[in-house]
Amino acid sequence: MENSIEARDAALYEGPATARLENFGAVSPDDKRSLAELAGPPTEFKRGDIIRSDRDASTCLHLLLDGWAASAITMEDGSRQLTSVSLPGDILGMPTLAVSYPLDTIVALDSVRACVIPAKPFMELLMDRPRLAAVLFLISQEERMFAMERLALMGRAPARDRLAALFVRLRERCSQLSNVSADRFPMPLRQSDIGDLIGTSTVHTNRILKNFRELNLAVIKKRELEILDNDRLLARAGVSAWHRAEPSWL
Amino acid sequence: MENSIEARDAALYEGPATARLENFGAVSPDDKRSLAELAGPPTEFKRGDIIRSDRDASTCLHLLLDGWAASAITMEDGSRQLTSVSLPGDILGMPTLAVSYPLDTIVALDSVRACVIPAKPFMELLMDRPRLAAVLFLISQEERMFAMERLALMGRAPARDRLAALFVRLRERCSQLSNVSADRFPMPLRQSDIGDLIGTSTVHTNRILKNFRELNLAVIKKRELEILDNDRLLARAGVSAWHRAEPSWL
DNA sequence: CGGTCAATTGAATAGAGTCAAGCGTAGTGG
DNA sequence: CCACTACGCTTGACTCTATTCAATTGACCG
Repeated sequence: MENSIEARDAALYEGPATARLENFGAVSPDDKRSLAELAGPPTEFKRGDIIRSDRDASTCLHLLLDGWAASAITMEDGSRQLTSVSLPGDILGMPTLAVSYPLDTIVALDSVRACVIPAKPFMELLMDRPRLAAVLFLISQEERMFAMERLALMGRAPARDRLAALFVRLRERCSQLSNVSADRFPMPLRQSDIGDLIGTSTVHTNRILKNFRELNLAVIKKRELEILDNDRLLARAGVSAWHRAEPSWL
Repeated sequence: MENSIEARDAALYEGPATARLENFGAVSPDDKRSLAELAGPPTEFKRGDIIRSDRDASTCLHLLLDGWAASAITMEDGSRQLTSVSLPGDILGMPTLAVSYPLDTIVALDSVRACVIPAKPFMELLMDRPRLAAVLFLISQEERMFAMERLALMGRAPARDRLAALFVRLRERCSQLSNVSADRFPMPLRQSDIGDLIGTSTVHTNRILKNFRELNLAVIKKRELEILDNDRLLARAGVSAWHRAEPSWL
């Protein structure tokens, strides 16, 4: 037990779990520690494992320590839509706090390490620690803004533009958390996952990827995504580079 | 000036502006008053007016007192996607707090009354009043969950299912704020607006509406939407009735 | 060396978009 | 009271993006 608590704390203080919280401004070590004390021991998940099912009645959050996860909504016909991708440092399941039963299932897209954060103490912590609450509020708003952008693309842009936008945004997020080159990073998503994200069939995803390869825009090879021409991808997607607010009020 | 402040306060204490805040639990009159004191004088907007443009550099929020508004993202080709609809009591523009420039324009879908809430004092208020912060946090999560549902429908469901879902959700929201019959309520949206919401052309929206009329599912007439068969709409959309959390921690 | 999962390609089909024209109705002004 | 206008609704015909179904190839693993 001691062991896992130490491991957990180490992850929260040194690992990428911290970085995400600091996106909108410094967070006191005290705030980070109290969040760490809420978290349960790390659990391992394999690709495809369900981290939290949409049939789980009791609400709980997860802190993603390692690997990629996604929130998936399953339709009646069995197809699924991934509504967001989460990278290490993200807190999973916050939207579910607002509803009595989850609409989405949280799945591991990769080998994942995550720990549980129980909902009640989490909310109590927010009310205890205004600055941490403000930071998490802003992080939630950012994810909502991101969902709005995807919604707009889904409704108005053809599939290849949506894929271009996905690549651009993944590039931005990945470059924030690893010190590897921004233009080449691990890509655990299969073509079917990408299809579930951008709302197309696997077959069509494949054709777009082929097209991107031919146009020297981007290539996926050996579970790595290489961005060959970010500017042209931005132009194709019709989006701008993401600029986070630098709030004066924090 | 006295006059408008009184009008503003009245709206915040009696009107539907209060109701939305109380969705997840009681909010102290004190909390409501301090939010009221932040708000500027009410301003009138006509249908089509821009409440906050995506070119406005300075971030500010709005409190919607009357009428319907929407957040719209405009694409390069001039088409637009409405990412959310807001009803009286909603706070507009929160996601924009997280980015340095807005991605969306907030437009009036109807005759609208709204007042400005400056961003900095708003965030400071959140850090001052934990309970108000928690409530607004949950409201944001709910809107994000709602966006996720729409995203899933947009990616995986045909246009008629998306329209069915829109009608069902609008019905739920409208019945919360007026005491008129749940199955018949004002509908300021034009067919082009509905198309912008569900991501189809006006022409196709028209055909779906005709289909709904023939199947006795729902009818729009004289700026009113009448829901004829909510259960079949739910089934068609493949969604369940919305159940808000009843948090034990508030 | 089969077994499983992922990527790839072709052919037929359907959902939705675009273009273009016609219709209804409310409001305005003579 | 009628004519004119503006806006929104309705419908048809054609096109195209993306889907579905099906089959094949390739890669990795025990």
